Amino acid sequence: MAKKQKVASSVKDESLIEKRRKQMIQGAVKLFKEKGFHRTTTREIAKEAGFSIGTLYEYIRAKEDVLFLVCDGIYEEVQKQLSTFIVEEGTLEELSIAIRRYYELVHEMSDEFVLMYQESKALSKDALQYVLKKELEMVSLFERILNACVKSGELRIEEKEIPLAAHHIIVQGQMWAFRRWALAKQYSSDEYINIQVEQLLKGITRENA
Amino acid sequence: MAKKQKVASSVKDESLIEKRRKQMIQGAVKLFKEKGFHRTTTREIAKEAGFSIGTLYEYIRAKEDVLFLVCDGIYEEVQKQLSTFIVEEGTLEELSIAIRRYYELVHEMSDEFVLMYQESKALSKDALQYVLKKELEMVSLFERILNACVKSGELRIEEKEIPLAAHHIIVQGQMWAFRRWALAKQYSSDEYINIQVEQLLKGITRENA
Amino acid sequence: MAKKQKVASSVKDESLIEKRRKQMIQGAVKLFKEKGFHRTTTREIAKEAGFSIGTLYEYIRAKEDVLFLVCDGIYEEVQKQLSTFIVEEGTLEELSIAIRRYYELVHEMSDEFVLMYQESKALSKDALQYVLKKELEMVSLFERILNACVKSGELRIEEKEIPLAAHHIIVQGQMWAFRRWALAKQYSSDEYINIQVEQLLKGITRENA
Amino acid sequence: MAKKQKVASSVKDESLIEKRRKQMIQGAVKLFKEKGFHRTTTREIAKEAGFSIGTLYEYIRAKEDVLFLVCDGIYEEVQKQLSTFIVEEGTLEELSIAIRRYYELVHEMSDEFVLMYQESKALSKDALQYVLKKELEMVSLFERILNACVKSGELRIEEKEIPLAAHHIIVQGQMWAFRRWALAKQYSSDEYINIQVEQLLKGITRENA
DNA sequence: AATGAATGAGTTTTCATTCAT
DNA sequence: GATGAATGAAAACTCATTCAT
Repeated sequence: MAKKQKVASSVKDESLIEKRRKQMIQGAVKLFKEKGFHRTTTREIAKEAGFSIGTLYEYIRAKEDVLFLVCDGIYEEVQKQLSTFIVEEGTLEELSIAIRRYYELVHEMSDEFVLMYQESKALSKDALQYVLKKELEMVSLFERILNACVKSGELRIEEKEIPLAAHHIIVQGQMWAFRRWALAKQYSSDEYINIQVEQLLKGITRENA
Repeated sequence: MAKKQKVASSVKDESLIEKRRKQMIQGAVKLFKEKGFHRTTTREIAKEAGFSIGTLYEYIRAKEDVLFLVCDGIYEEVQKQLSTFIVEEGTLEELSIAIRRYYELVHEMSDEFVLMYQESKALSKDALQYVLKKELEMVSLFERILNACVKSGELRIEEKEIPLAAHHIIVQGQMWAFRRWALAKQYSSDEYINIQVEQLLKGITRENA
Repeated sequence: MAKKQKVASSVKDESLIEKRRKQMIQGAVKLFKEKGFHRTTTREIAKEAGFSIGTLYEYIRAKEDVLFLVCDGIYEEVQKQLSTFIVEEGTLEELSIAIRRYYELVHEMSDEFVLMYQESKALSKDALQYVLKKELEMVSLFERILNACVKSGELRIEEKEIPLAAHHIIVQGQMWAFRRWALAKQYSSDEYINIQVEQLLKGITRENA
Repeated sequence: MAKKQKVASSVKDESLIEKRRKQMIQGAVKLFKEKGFHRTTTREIAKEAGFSIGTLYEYIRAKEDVLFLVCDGIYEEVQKQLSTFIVEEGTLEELSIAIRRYYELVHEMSDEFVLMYQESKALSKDALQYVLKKELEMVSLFERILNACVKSGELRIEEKEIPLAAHHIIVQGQMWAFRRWALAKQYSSDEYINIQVEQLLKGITRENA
C-alpha cells in the first residue's frame, strides 16, 4: 500500500523518504516555533534535522514544502489520535470523549496549532487549499458525531445549526492554544478542558428542554 | 495634549508624523493583507504610502515598526468605535449592543484582524507585549460590562467565570474573521452575528434560572 | 530625446543608467572573453565594473540582461561606425569601402563577435529574437548597397542573389574572427582584408561580363 | 586494433565503454541542442542515456568529458562520411562531390555543428586544442584535393591561395548551419547547396582564364 | 524634510562529484 | 559494474538600511 507523496522528492526509496521527512519535520517544528517560518533558514532546518543542505533538497523542492509537510503532519497526527475514539454511534458519551480528546490534543500540540495558523499564509495557493480542506475535515468529523446524536435521539438541534456547533467545538478548543498566555493565569489545562467540555455540552443539549 | 509616540522618528513636527504614519499604515495594511509582512518590502510600503524609501525611514526606525503601528492602529480603531456605546451601566441591553458592535467591527476589519494574528510573531518582544496588553484590554472591557451586569442583578454568573465568558465573547467574534472562508458558505455576516449574539446571551443568562 | 531602455532598471536617473551600464558592459566583455558567460559570476561583473553586487542589480533584473546589453552594445557600435560611410549612392567604391570597414570592425572587435555568437544561446527567446533582428539589419545594410549598385548600373546581378551575396559579405568578414587562430598563421589582418575584399568584388562583378 | 581512449574510464571492458559512450553521446547531443551544455545537468545526461549518475561517472571523469566526446564524435562522423568519396585523384568532379557531400553533412548535422561551435569554449585547453586540430584536418582535406587538382592541371590557382580557398569552402558550408534561421526563408537546403557549390567552383576556376 | 542610489550580508537553490552498498 | 543517496561549495538574487545631496 504505497503512500502517495504530496511533495516531490528526487529520492526513490519511499521508506527513506519517510524517515528523512520525519527528521525534517521534527527539526522544522522546533525552529518554526522559536523564530517562525520566515526567520528560519533552510540551512538551519537541514542542520537541525541532522543532514546537509544538499540532502534537504533531495527530499523537498522548495522551502515552502517543509511548511506544508509540517501542516500535513499535524493534521495526520490529530486524525490518527481522534480516529481511535470515534465510531459515530451517536451517544453524548462519544461526543464528550471526542471533544475532550480534541482539546487534549490542542493542549499537547499547542505550539504546532499556533504555528500552523500563523504561517499557513506562506503556503502556495494549492497547498493552502489542501490545508483548509483538512481543517474542514476536522469540522466534518464533529458534524458527523452531532448528526449521529441527532439520529439516535440523544440530541435535538436543528440541522442548520450543526455546522456552526461543530465550528464552535473546534474554535473553543483552539482558543486554549491561542490564548494560553492569558488563560493559563487563571486555569490549568485540565480545568479549562473540564469547564469547556461541560459548558459546550450544556449549550448544545440545552435546546433539548 | 501631545501624543506620546511609541515609535521613534527623526522628524520633529508631530502633526506631520501623524499624517505620514496614517499614509504608511494605510498602504502597509493593504500590502500586508495581500502578501503578508515578510513578503512585503519597505520599498513597496513607501511607494504605496506615496513617498520615498528615504522618507519612510524618517518616520520609523525599522521595518518592524510599521507592523507595530499597524497593530496599534487596529486596536485604536476598535477601542474608539466601541467606547461610544459603553457606559458600564450594567444592562443586558448594553452587553448585547457591545457584543454586536464588536462582531460588526470584526466583520468590517476581518483582514486586519487576521493580519494581526498572523504577523504579530514578527514583532519584537516588547512590541508583542504591548499588543497583548491591548488584547487584554479588550477582554477587560467585556469583563467590566459583565461585572456591571452582575452588580446590577441582570446577570447571575460566578465571578470566576467572568474572564472566560469575556474570552468567549471575543473569540466567537474573531471566529468570523478566521473562518469566514468556511462559514460564509452557510451564513451571511448578519445572520452569523444574530445567531452568535443570541446564543451567547442565552448561554450566559442560562445560569440565571 | 529620451532613449528607450530595453532593460528595466530601478534607478531613475537615465544618464546615470547609461554611465553605469557602460561600466558594466566594459567589465562584462572583458570577463566573458576570458571565461565565457556561464563561468563568469555576477559578483565578478560587479567588481570589475567597480561597484557592489547590490548596485549591479539596480541596473539590471537578471544576469542575462548583462549579456543582452553586451550584444546590443556591439551592434550599436558597428552600426554607428558603418553609418558614417554609407549613403547608398550606388557606386562600387562605396560598396568596397563598406565591406572594408566592416571587415576592419570585425578585426577590431574580434572577441566581441565570437563572444556574441557563442553565448547568444543563453539569451531568452525574446532577447535572442532582438539580436537576430539586429543581425538581419546588418545583412539588409549590405543588401541596400548592392541594390543601389544594381540600380545605378554599376552591378548586374539578379535580384534573387542579392540576399545571399549580402550574407557572403558578412560571413566572410566574421570568418576572420572565428578562424583567426588558423588564418593568422598565414595572413596578417590587412592582407586578409585586402584579399577578401578584392575576391568578393571580383566574384560579385564577374557576372557583369 | 584496440582504440586508444581519449577519455579515461574506470571500466575495463572496451566494448562496453564504446557502447555506453554511444548512449551517452546520443543523449547528450539531444540535450545540448535543446538547452546548451551549461544548462544540461549530468543527471539529465545519465537519465537520457538510460543509466544512473553513478554509471555515467564510471565512463567519464568530469562533465566536460561528455562535451569532448560529443565534439569528437561529430568529427569522426564527418570524416567517416567524407572519406568514402575522396581519393585525391585531382579532378574537378571529385572536388565538386566532396564539397557537395560536406554541405549535405552540414545540413544533416546542423544542430551538431552549431552546438560544437557554441560550446567548445567550455572545453579545457587541451581538449580545445584537440578539437581545433580536428577542424584543421577538415581544412587540410580540402587543401589536399585542391592541391591534387592543381597538380593534375585541372585548376590553376596560386599555392598561397589554397588554404584560404579551403577555409572558404568550409565556412560557406557551415554558413547554412549558422544562418539557416535567415537563409531558409529564401532557399531550400538543396537550392542553397546547388548555388553555393556552383558559385564556389566558378570562383575557384575563374582564375584559370 | 525629502530623495533615491549604494551597499553587502544573507537567503534559497543547484548540481558536479563521491562512495558505500 | 551499477546504483543513487549524500555532500557542500558556489551561484543568483533580494532587500533593509544608510547617507550624501
